[in-house]
Amino acid sequence: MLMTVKVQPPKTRIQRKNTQAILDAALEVFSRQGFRGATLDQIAAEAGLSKPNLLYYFPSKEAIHVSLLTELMTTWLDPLRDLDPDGEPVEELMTYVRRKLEMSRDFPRESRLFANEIIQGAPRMIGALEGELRDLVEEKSAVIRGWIAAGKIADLDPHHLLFSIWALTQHYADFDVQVRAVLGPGHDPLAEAGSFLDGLFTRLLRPE
Amino acid sequence: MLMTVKVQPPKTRIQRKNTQAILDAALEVFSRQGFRGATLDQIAAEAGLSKPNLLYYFPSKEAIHVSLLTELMTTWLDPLRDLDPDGEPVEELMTYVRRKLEMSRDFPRESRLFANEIIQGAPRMIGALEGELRDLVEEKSAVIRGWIAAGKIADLDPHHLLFSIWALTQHYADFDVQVRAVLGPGHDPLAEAGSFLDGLFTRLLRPE
DNA sequence: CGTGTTCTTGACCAGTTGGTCAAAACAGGA
DNA sequence: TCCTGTTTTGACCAACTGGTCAAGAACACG
Repeated sequence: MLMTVKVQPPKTRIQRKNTQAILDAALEVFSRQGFRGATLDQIAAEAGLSKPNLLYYFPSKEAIHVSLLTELMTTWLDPLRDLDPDGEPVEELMTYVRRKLEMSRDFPRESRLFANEIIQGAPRMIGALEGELRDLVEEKSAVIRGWIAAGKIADLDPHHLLFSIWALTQHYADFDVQVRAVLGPGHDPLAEAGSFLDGLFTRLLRPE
Repeated sequence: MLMTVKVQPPKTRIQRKNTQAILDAALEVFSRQGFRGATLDQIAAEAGLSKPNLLYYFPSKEAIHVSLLTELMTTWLDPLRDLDPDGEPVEELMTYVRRKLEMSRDFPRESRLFANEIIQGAPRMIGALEGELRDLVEEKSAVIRGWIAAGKIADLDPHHLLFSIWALTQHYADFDVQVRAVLGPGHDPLAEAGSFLDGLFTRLLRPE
């Protein structure tokens, strides 16, 4: 008896389109309202589907959320993964900063989804934080320590240097409303942040 | 006819105690769950009161939230208000950074409450952001620009310098879970942040 | 076309939510 | 002690919530 083995779920064209619409809508809603604050009705409306139809594609509200978070966790760390131990130290770190800021500009909803989850105590992510994330940070911290020892960059605690990069770049996505309220109209916050952070980190990383 | 004029609501001992318990419980719950995610039952339980009793002291869930936010807005900006135009520039800014970090250490719930509100689009705060906050920032930006012109500190855009201070200090309250997960046990994140940020801003502000 | 499969939905359900209300419990001064 | 104003609560409500289900609609493909 011959069968096509379904390694990945089959994914007809309709399935792909609808799961994508759902995830996109859910990202929009979860990133603003957090998990508890979001409702299936909002997500369904945003996706242009009926609520029972959502639950045809995903078994539960939580499944949608988890799906978003795991997808996010994978791509979110890419820029850090790409930090090249063999590259030119300052250039590598500046590239990392720039890419993180670009992500704040291009994927603010993802950034807010992440922020929401962390602020709420990371109930569904604490494992990934203490596992994947921690391991990656440990690995890259060692690289940075090497650069410091070699006198290539200033002497800065690698952990807190990374926290600084995260804080400074993600701030422009997560606190976008505040930033715009303070700057007033006629500003391009992300562009200004680009040159500001460029200068900041250039100065900061330069060994004395 | 003589009457004691009730400028402030009367506030018997019981009233003071209970409103305080409610606000404290609400801060705990709202700061973790956001407005929509929080429930009156959770707040009531946390405060040790019955739900109808909550609504004896506050007319609605929203009233509690607004009460917290306005109280917060007042005290949250104090450190910036205290930035003294006549003080020693670097010292003034370093003091500001230290005080902001102390607030992250001592009032993390307030910080998260604020973060939650902003991430959700600041529906109940946008006015204060575009008013009070914007005005204060404008005032202090002028002071900072003066310091730069006088060659007392490095040439940094005042707006984005303030954003940086906010981002770097509040990160340790809002992303506390992540910071601890990455650092692992045996660390005192806020203490480390203290000396790290001290070094960072010392180096950053020094005019070249 | 016909037919088996995939997709969609209206009706429904039990639990939760913010909020009301009248009546009871409690203070504290005269 | 009684009496009046304050505080507390159990019972209740309508709207909303996540989720189910059976039946119908749309699809793919021989």
